[in-house]
Amino acid sequence: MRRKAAPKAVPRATQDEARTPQRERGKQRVAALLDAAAAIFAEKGYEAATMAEIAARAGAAIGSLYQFFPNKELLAGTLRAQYGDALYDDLAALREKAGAWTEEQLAEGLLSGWLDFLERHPGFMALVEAQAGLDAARAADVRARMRQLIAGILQAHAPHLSQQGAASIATAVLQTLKGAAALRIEAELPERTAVLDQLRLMLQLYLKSQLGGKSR
Amino acid sequence: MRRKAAPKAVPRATQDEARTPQRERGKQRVAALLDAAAAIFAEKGYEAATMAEIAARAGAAIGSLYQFFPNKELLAGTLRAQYGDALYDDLAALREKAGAWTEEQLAEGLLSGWLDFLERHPGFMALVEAQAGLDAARAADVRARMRQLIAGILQAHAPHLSQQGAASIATAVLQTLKGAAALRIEAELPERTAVLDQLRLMLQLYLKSQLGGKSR
DNA sequence: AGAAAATGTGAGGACAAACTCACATACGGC
DNA sequence: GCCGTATGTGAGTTTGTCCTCACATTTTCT
Repeated sequence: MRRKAAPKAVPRATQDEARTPQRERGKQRVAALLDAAAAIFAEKGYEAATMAEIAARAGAAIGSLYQFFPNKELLAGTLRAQYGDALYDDLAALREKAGAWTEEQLAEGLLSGWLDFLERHPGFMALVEAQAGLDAARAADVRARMRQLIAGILQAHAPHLSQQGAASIATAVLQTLKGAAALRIEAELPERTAVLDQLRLMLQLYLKSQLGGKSR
Repeated sequence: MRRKAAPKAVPRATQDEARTPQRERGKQRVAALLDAAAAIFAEKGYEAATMAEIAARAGAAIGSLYQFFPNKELLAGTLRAQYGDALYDDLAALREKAGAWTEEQLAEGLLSGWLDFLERHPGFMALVEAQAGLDAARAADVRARMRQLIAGILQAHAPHLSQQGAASIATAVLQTLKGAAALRIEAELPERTAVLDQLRLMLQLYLKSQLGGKSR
């Protein structure tokens, strides 16, 4: 299935797939590149981030970046995949505990878990909010998957919920989380903690009203 | 104060100011250009919108666009100024009524007023969320002004609120409104109305808890 | 040591988007 | 009708960004 290698075979990323590094140095480079990409995406957004700046921030030449990631979209795609896995793990863990929690604890768990996730994965919001090009579709995918995960958590907490109901509530919860994420960027308000307290309260009241009221 | 005009004076937009049309035809053209710009900004976001596409949508040549708007940022700036005025009017009207309203009515008024505003001003969200370049600063300005207007409404409704408190609550309310705005784009969920109901409920519960409890 | 494979490099090609300009047309006042 | 001003036009310039490529360097294996 593989053509004979040309006399001087040159390893290169294929057009539609990121090349996986073979040696240790390569792995470190890829990690550095992904970190740099996440940082720049977070600072400027997907569109305004440039491949040259990402390479520079990682201390690599532009050619090295393209050695592993054949194009900008696949670089973003790799990050998105990583983020997706990490997010799934975090939310699956929440789901386990959700059944035994009160609504207050659920609100607190969702919010603090979310903020912690964003701390560890800076580029996430930028990649989820891409508005143009093929990336818009991928971003919509991620959002839809997130909705489903949250709906799952809600149903773990309140099994009597219908699919429809869980989906609607999940979307509302998601918008609140997105609001909390926006606070991280919109100026370093000295009041950020105060506003976060407000959002937490809002979530608590809402979840209590929509999921709670049950005894036990 | 004005230099003598060159033999063949050519009217042209200055580098840092939009040119105001003199004739009727010019006014219509400018209106068409702004409408087109708002539509394209709304569809693709500020960065991905191109001047050529905006001109084409307005049925004008690219040169005509630059006749009135010397650069992309000033085109966006003109829209932002229009939107700012309109928003101020809307919110000032709300502020008048807020004193006599219940928290439920206030939540409903804010939400429906906001959605109505977005309907009439499609490009608004795109211009408020600009992340890169000089536009990021302008966008932050608009957001800050919005916070203050909403804080004013809250204080009109609940005069006992401190400046700090009103500001925090206003920010939280604003994030909820932004969530409602995001729903307008993120796919045409058949459940959009259901989710809107959820957001409305969330706002009501929250405002009731933070502003209400008072008799009268 | 020597060869082969993996990784590293940065000038330059290709292309898209912002913006310019020399000239054409429409409109209003005389 | 005639002139001056406002408006209209689109090919071409400039600029910035994605991406390529021919070649250099490092690492692994024998």
